[in-house]
Amino acid sequence: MDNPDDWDPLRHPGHYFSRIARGLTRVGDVRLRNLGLATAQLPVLTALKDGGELSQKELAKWAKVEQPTMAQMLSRMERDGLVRRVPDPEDKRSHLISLTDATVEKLPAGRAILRQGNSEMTKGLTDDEIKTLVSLLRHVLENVDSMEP
Amino acid sequence: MDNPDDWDPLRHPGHYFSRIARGLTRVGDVRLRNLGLATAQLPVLTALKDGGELSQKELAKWAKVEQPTMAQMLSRMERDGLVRRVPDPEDKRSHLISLTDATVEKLPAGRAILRQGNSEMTKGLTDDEIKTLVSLLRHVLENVDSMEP
DNA sequence: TATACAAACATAGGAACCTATGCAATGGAC
DNA sequence: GTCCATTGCATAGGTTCCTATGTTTGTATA
Repeated sequence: MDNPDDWDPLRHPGHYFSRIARGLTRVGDVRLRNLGLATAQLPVLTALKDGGELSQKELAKWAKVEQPTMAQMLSRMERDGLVRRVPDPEDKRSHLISLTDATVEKLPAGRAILRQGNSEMTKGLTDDEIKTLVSLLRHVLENVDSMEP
Repeated sequence: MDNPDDWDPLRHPGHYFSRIARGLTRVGDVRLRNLGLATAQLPVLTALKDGGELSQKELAKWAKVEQPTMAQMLSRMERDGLVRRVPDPEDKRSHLISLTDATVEKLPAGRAILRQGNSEMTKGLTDDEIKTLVSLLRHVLENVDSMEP
């Protein structure tokens, strides 16, 4: 009930997740900065990479962030010329978001940076270990998503 | 070189880490809120739980965050009565930070919440799988920490 | 049709992270 | 002892996340 190990961060997977995520974001953001991109924008780029037009709501759902978070990010991306927002002809409350041509041109370079980071992150792990890791991560994510506050 | 899977978030462990970390933070913060604690404060609580007094610099290093991040968090924690800062008699630039009695009294309840979250997070995994996961996470963290921007 | 509910977005406010930079105390070189 | 680089913090500015709440448009119901 009061095991001292409870407070040992090394026994808390949560601590690892937080530190790995922060580290990846920090390194990724620096590497993407020259391109004018950021790691938090990757889900948006992914969703729109083939010329698609999605609403803010759809993008928030895809990226698994709350609506105000996506609203702010799209504002910044629009300010920086990364995306375009045109009124949705079928719903005056909504806008359709798409990538600008300049952004599409940046995608290949972004791809290379991502691939590089991905391989550095799993350096020293066998293909089987990586598969195991992804499978365990998937399981944990499912548990986390089903956790009630 | 331009494999479309490069943009598939399901193939990017980084995406899992980010989503798991965010999910754990969100749920953990809600559950700790009644106690007046937050997940980001856990490393500080851990470091000082036995009555220790550490400097801001030492706490930042322990929590693996930058110095300004720790400065801000300690300000909030002091504002909320969680920690105390007394001048370091041996270095007038520095203060020694310690937990208040009120905070120490909250620790057992915090422990219970942590243990509960930890078990929910790994629900459905065997002890061996959890051990494997932690070992892989440790490996990835090491890689991430050694990544150059 | 009028009213009420729901949906899409905007805005406010705050926490936690970062980099860049400034300031004051310290401590070593001379 | 004086000078100067280093160290410990503080502050500024910005991004990404959250919750809570308001506004406008769309939809369905009485």
